[in-house]
Amino acid sequence: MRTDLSGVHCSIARSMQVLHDAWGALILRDVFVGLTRFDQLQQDLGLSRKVLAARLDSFVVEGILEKRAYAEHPPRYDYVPTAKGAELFGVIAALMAWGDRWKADKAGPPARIRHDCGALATARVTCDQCGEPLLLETVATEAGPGGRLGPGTRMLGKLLSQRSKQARKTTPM
Amino acid sequence: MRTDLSGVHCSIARSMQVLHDAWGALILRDVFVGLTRFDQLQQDLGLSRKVLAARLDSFVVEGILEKRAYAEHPPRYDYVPTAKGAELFGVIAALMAWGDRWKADKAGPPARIRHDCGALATARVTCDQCGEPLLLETVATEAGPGGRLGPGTRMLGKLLSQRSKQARKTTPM
DNA sequence: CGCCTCGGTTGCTTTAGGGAACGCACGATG
DNA sequence: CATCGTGCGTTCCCTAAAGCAACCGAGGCG
Repeated sequence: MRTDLSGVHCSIARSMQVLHDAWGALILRDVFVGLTRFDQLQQDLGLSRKVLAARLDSFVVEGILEKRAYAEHPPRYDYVPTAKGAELFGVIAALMAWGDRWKADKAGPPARIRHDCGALATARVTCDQCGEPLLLETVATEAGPGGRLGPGTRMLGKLLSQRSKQARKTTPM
Repeated sequence: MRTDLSGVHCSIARSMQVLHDAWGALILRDVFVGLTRFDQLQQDLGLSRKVLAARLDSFVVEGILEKRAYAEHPPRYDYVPTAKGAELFGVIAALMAWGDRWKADKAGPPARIRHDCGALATARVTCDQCGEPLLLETVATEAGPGGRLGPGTRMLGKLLSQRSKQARKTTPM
């Protein structure tokens, strides 16, 4: 059985649990771009209808997507992102930026993001306080208020609480 | 057989292929924080040794992590991030930010990021050109130079090239 | 020598994904 | 009216991958 990570006390685990796998990310990408119907998605992605149905259901249950009826008799739905789902766009954009940078074809990226500022945008993950890029070399991880131990964070909790007592100049790594 | 997405012409698919699943993200998180040995990781995450070995191997092959010997006879390694791997920190941070916002416990987030600017940082995905947040409502997706069709982007390509001919004011959605 | 630790590997069982066919409610077509 | 086509799933069978636990080999320690 696949380990259930939903109870794990880690936001990363929980986010990934929602996204589920590569298909989940690709479905969201398509929905963000405007492919919102079952068959459109199935044909575009080429994944099995079974998995598509399962992912869409789980997205609806999670509150990431919403079914919007565009016909009754028979009931037919568009799947559109909720506010919660729309905020996953940042994650998708970050994935896309990394892939463009490190896994691109010679031909260049297959798609581009045009920002309202007029420029072709590349996603950059920044610190919300100072606006500077959030790089591994410029951060230190500390234990947070909800930092109890448990599967998924067994020794990490100890390590982090030790570390936050030390001088914080030395970045982890 | 699991569909091989490595040939899919989409940076998101390729990035997710590298991350693989929730375990992949959690392993990277631990490595970024300083848990770099096999048994440390296995005990912290509680995942099966088999899967851990497989993920670490794939990360090394992908050039995300590097084995650094800390003992010979018997050979023992730390797994440390390469430059390519370190840049995935942005993706992890974005996942963490979303999880903190939408899936947090009442207790608060289990861990926090201290940025070099001194503040506790929340990751924000921004446009690298203007610095403003990159939100779904403020972007439009266009076909890129390498945008040929194929599994994973069958009708998306058509949709995007149509759309870039239209007025770009209407966001997708 | 016996025992512990680290870093895996192997075998067995369970589960989830792929592929393809089926179902079903409707509308359009011949 | 019979049949076709479309939209949206659901079901069946098969294989690949995850979980669990045991095992293994090189070395250190008492």
